Amino acid sequence: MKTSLKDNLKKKPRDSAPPPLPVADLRKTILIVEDQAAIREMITEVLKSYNQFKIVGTAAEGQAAVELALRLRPDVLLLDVLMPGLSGIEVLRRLNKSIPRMRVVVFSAKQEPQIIRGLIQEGMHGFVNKNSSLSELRQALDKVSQGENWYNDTFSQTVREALAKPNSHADSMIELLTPREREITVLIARSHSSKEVASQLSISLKTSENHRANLMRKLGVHDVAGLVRFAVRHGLVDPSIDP
Amino acid sequence: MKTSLKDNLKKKPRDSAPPPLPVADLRKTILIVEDQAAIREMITEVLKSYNQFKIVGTAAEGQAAVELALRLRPDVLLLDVLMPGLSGIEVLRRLNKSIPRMRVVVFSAKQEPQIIRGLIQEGMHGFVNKNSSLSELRQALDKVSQGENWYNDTFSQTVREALAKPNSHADSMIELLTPREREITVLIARSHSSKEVASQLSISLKTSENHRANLMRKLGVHDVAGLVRFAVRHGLVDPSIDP
DNA sequence: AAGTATATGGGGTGTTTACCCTATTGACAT
DNA sequence: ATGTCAATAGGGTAAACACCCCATATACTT
Repeated sequence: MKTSLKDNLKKKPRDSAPPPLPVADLRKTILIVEDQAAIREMITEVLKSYNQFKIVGTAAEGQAAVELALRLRPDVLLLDVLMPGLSGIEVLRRLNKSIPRMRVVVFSAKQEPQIIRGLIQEGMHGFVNKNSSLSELRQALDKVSQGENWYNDTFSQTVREALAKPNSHADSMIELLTPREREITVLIARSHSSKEVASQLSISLKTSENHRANLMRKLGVHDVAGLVRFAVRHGLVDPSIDP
Repeated sequence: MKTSLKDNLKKKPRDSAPPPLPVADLRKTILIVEDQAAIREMITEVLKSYNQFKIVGTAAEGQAAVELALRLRPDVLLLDVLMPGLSGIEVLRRLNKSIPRMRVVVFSAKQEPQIIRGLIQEGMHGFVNKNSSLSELRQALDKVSQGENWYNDTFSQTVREALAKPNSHADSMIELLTPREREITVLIARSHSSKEVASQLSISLKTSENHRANLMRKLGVHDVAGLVRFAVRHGLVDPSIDP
């Protein structure tokens, strides 16, 4: 966690006329979460240039994102989905609407229907694909920060498809899991054995095995392969990031 | 120091004081190749703010990149690796030596030794991981455009490793597998046990197990979870279609 | 106060995996 | 003809997994 929250109240002369008085900064605050440093810094630069948000923090990874969000309570959360550690969707689950005022814009390279569905459920207000124009990102941040929702066209299409499907009851399964079980699901899908899970979470091997059995029963899967596919499908793990 | 470019980004009547004379633009020309539109536009914005390069073009995909490079003959090529269609390395292969003056900086999310090796062979002069700081990108562009080479630390490490290894298995790991092994990879990733694979392929359990062990050793994975992630990553199985 | 959900533990059992070893056959190449 | 590789098949072992049973403590709900 860098000290990226320096207040630049100094503000350049903007419109050259009014002398900058020590007036309250009325801009919305924003927390930027993106794992790739270069991309994160570019987002930061670009948003600075927009001069519409006060960037109160950046995070490179899910756990830090949760902590920063709880501490800084930003007006807007700009969130990547695929990250090492906690995924974007897990971040939202942890925050579980504990900051009702906070508006969430997801900025993602992928848009799988099931992930979208989960994101909506966890309180996402806007979605911008990394493949869409930068102006769309700006517009989304704009609208969402003002209380509207914003989804791009292909996304709406995806949403319609996702919501049209008569809840193939595989989609809702993830909600059957407790937070602990989701946590363990992620670890298993990242190749951790029951023993490793136990030691990482400081619980006994038997508890780890019990959680494992319970979550697999809830999800209706009977082996690791099925569990990994489920986890990928729901954005809990990113197969392109090998742990 | 790191925020020295903030004033440049947005609207600019250029330096406000000196009237812009029709003087030759001596800046190096650069062609930006990156598939994700938002990222591409952010790179463009940031490079504009550096005011060090004249951005002569952008491309979202390999084929267009080749054509633009041949037509515009830029001084510098900033190239993404992972793209739909032609990959970055394929772009360099097509261009091979036809623009000897052109300097190449690769900007990539991954740095697999095998890919690195190919890129060096095809005439890359600098490499910046998307995980490294934005200042590194700037520095790399700086150095490389001036005729030097530039690689970040972890990259040099990777390069040493890549070049240390005797040739042969250069291409993506999936090509290490025999057809039979790929077939079995798919079955395992679809939750079939060794026994099921054996009966489905009409081979003995032991042969099935042997294939399994061999392909896992070739791929460098040590459990089913890793294998499934690999299979998903390479499109061998679709996690959204549960078998 | 009683019920439910969650997280934490344990015992036991049969199956499967991961990895070590050897060996035979056919195909294709130098 | 002599290799190397792919595919086949087997022996053995320790660990991990999948699944069944059970108990306790805490917290939240009704």
